[in-house]
Amino acid sequence: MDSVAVIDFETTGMSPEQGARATEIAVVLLRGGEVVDRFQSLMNTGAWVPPFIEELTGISNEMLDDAPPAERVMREVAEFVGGVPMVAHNASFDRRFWEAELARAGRAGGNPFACTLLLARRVYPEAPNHKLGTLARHLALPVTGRAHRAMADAEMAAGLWLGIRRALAQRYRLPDPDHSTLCALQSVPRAGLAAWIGRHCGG
DNA sequence: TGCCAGGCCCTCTTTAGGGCCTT
Repeated sequence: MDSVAVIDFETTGMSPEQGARATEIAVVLLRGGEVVDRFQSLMNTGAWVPPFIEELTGISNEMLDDAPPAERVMREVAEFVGGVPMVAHNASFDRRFWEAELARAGRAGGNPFACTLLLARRVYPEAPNHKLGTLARHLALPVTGRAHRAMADAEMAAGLWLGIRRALAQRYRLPDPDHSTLCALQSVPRAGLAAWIGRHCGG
C-alpha cells in the first residue's frame, strides 16, 4: 500500500477566496495501513476567529496569538508531506486551503487529493448521513479526541480511508487499490460502481 | 441589517433548484 497523507484544516470560515484563513492543520501519514507519522500545529495568520468558530473548534484568538506564523507552519508541513498524495473528508474544502496557504508561504502544492466524502457516499450508502463524525460512529472507529480539532478529525478521516479500502476489498474483491484508482472511483456514478470496478480493476 | 463558497448529487431535471458536506 502506497503512502497517503490524510489532512484536515480548521479555518476561520468556508472559503479562502472570501478571506477565510487556516487556524490549525493536522496531517496523518499512512503507510501499509498503519499510521507512521503525524504533523499538527496551530497557525497564526493574523486573521480574526469569529465567536461561532471559536465555539465550534475550541480554537480562540488568544490561542492563535501564541501560535507560530502560518508561513513557517506551511513550509514545515510541505516538507513533511512532500509529494505524497493526499486524502481529506470533503477534499474540495481542504484542497482550497492547502493551495491558498501554501501559495502565501511561497510553496507550490499540486498534490492529488482523494475525497473520503465522495467515496463514503458510494461505499456506505446506508449510513445515516456522510458527515465525518457520523461515519466514524457508523464504522465504530475509535474516538481520537475533540471533534473539530484538526488532529482528531485527520485521525478519523484516516480511519475512514482505511475502512473504505477494507469495504472495497470485501464487497468488490478490490484489494489494495492505489490512490489514483480511488480518485477515479470517487467520480463514478453510484449506481455503476460495481460495473466500473469490474471493468477497470478486474473485480 | 443582511449577505457572503464550491462541488457533488438527486429529482417533481437537463432552458433548475435545493440538500449535503467542509469551517
